[in-house]
Amino acid sequence: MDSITTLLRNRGFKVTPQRLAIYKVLVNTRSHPSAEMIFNDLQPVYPTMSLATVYKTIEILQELGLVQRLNVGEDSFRYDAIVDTHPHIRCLGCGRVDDLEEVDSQEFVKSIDETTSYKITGQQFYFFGYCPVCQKQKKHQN
Amino acid sequence: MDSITTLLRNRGFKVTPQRLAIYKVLVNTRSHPSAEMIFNDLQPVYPTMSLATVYKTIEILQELGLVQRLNVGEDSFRYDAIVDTHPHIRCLGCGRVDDLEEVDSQEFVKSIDETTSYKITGQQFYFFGYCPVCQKQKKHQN
DNA sequence: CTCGTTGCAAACACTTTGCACTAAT
DNA sequence: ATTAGTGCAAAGTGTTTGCAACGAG
Repeated sequence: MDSITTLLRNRGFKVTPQRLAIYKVLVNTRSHPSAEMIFNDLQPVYPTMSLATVYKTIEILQELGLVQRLNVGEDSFRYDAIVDTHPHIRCLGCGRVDDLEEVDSQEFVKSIDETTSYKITGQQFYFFGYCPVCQKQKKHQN
Repeated sequence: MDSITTLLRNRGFKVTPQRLAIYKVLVNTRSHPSAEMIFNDLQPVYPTMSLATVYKTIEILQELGLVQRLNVGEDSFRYDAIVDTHPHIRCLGCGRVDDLEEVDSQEFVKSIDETTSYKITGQQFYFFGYCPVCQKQKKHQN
């Protein structure tokens, strides 16, 4: 199996508790945390861990193809352990970022691929709106 | 007509040569420049203009709905005077950013809108790949 | 003349880097 | 024992802000 442990070792990276912990946070959440959110999550368990370690680890995880980086229009990046390309949506009320996995974007990608002179290698789809909770709280302007 | 001059005045903003020049740069290009690119463009004509003015002006232009801000996965934002939402593609070889206007994304947006519990207010589609020039120059890894 | 704007520099926020100490192999 | 990684602080980027001098209305 290709566990994170094996993947790290195969590439000459050492397996440290910090790296495992950071990856675990990403695997166990759907909240698409930023580096700082991961850092805060781990504060209770790894009080001495630094933000720099989070950034350095995330970079390795991206290299290994275990994590993808999202740019949801905020000042900071967010990270997702689901590396398959799928659309994301950010709530303009509370800032939460959700997956939009149900939808098939293949046809859309295909139509782009057929009309552009570019050779397409990847894509990111970002939606913006208001989540159910914020809709009720009228945090949105109708 | 709703020229930039009128729009500025209507909202109590003053019409300055800097503001007109910055907007003109955006209207006359398809390169989706960053703030710094705009700044560099204007250096010969407005040698004393500061980057801060570019940023402040762009913010106003966004408020007026004359410009949209793009987040193409770089460290800096890019700006587009075509405010209608359309997909963009960035060349991973040379960094150029192009429009993908030919394609209709309505159906894709509609299918998302029908499956999500969010109230969607906007979206951004970003593609990545290699432009014709970089494909020839083999700047891409096959 | 008045009040918003410019341009400079300083402040900011997020991310990256340098380096001595520590820990994985 | 070796060599890479951690954690701290400092440096880097792009962007924003404060403020005195300036210019549009």
